[in-house]
Amino acid sequence: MRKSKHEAAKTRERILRAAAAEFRRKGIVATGLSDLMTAAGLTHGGFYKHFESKDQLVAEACAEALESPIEMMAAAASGKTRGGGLKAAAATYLSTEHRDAPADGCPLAALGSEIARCDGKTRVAATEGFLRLVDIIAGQIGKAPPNVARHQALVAVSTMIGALTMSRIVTDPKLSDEILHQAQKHLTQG
Amino acid sequence: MRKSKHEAAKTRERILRAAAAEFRRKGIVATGLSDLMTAAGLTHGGFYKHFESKDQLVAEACAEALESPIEMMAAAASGKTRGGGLKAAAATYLSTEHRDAPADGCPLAALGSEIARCDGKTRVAATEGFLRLVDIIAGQIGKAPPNVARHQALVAVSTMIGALTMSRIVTDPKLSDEILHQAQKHLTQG
DNA sequence: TGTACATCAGTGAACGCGCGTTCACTGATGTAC
DNA sequence: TGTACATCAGTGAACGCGCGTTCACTGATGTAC
Repeated sequence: MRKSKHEAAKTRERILRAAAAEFRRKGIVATGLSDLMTAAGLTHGGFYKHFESKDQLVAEACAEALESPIEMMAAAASGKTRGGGLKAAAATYLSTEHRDAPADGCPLAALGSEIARCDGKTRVAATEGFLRLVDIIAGQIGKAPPNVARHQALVAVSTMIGALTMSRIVTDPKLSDEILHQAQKHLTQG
Repeated sequence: MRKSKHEAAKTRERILRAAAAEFRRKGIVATGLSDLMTAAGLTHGGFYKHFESKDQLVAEACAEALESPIEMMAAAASGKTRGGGLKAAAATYLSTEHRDAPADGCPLAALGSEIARCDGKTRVAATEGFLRLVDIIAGQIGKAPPNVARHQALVAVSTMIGALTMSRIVTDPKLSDEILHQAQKHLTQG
């Protein structure tokens, strides 16, 4: 049954991707390793050939998942004038599409309160991803010295995460849209 | 073993309070009913004499927990001039004390991403609490027509929730303080 | 290059454990006469 | 007001289930000669 190194590496990647999606969809604690391995096309016993523990998988899946908003924001901002870049990034992050597809979106919004209770490795990964998002936004704030731009970006990213989270909690669809729209407007004009 | 109606009502209240604290401390999914009942000084079998299911308890505990930030913000804002009220409310919500005591703080920050996956009752409770927070903040924004103030408050509360959540995720204590401080500064001047 | 052997990816059963929920039971409380 | 009985808060054992983790095993892959 042994697989080639290349096959094994692809398997590991498949588990990681399944985890990154399932955690964001159902939550970290609520997602079992068995379901994850089935989603990756394997039986659950093989998990420990690739990862030391669930905690280690969580940390790596968190890092993997953070690539999604980073790519999303970087792509939206690229090739825009500075003000336009911030506007485009906010519009993408705060879109109804992002809200309605948590499994492919930002883990800080989909898993924020759970990540706060995770072990150090996961929180380090989340911190690094957050700082990369902050850097992308800071780079789009032209009219300010770099450390002021960084401070503004710290708040802007926090606003996006809070607004997206609340837009998913709220039961009134009109209110949900309103939260996203007003946050976007605020970030664009601020 | 039967207890008087008054005793039974006090027991129910004890379970609810234990749940509101433990959920915020450990997360909803990660908190078992057994631990909760023990924390309330009972054996786990009696739970269903007071609540229909864990889901129902979650909804009621969420509503109960929301009283904490509502009271916190209302108290901070009361008796202040309008600008001062917003400043005081933001300073309290975004304090290191609030960050370091999630079990007594805002459930939207402590449980946000989990609440987004809860059933309708819980999300309705969260929505109502959120709107009460928005109203308190909107009442502190003087220099704008009511619906503009409400829009600004929607964003302000989202910013507070996002910033508090991120301040708990981040592993660098300096960065954590910085997030709280910059968000507070932003809300105060904005 | 071909052969012998060690490695190890993946399987599937099993570990102990805690989960949410149910249930028969106890005995004090509340009610009806 | 006093007595007889129904109610029901709380107990503690048990339900089936899924959890994270371990393990003996299989057999193709990788390695050493």
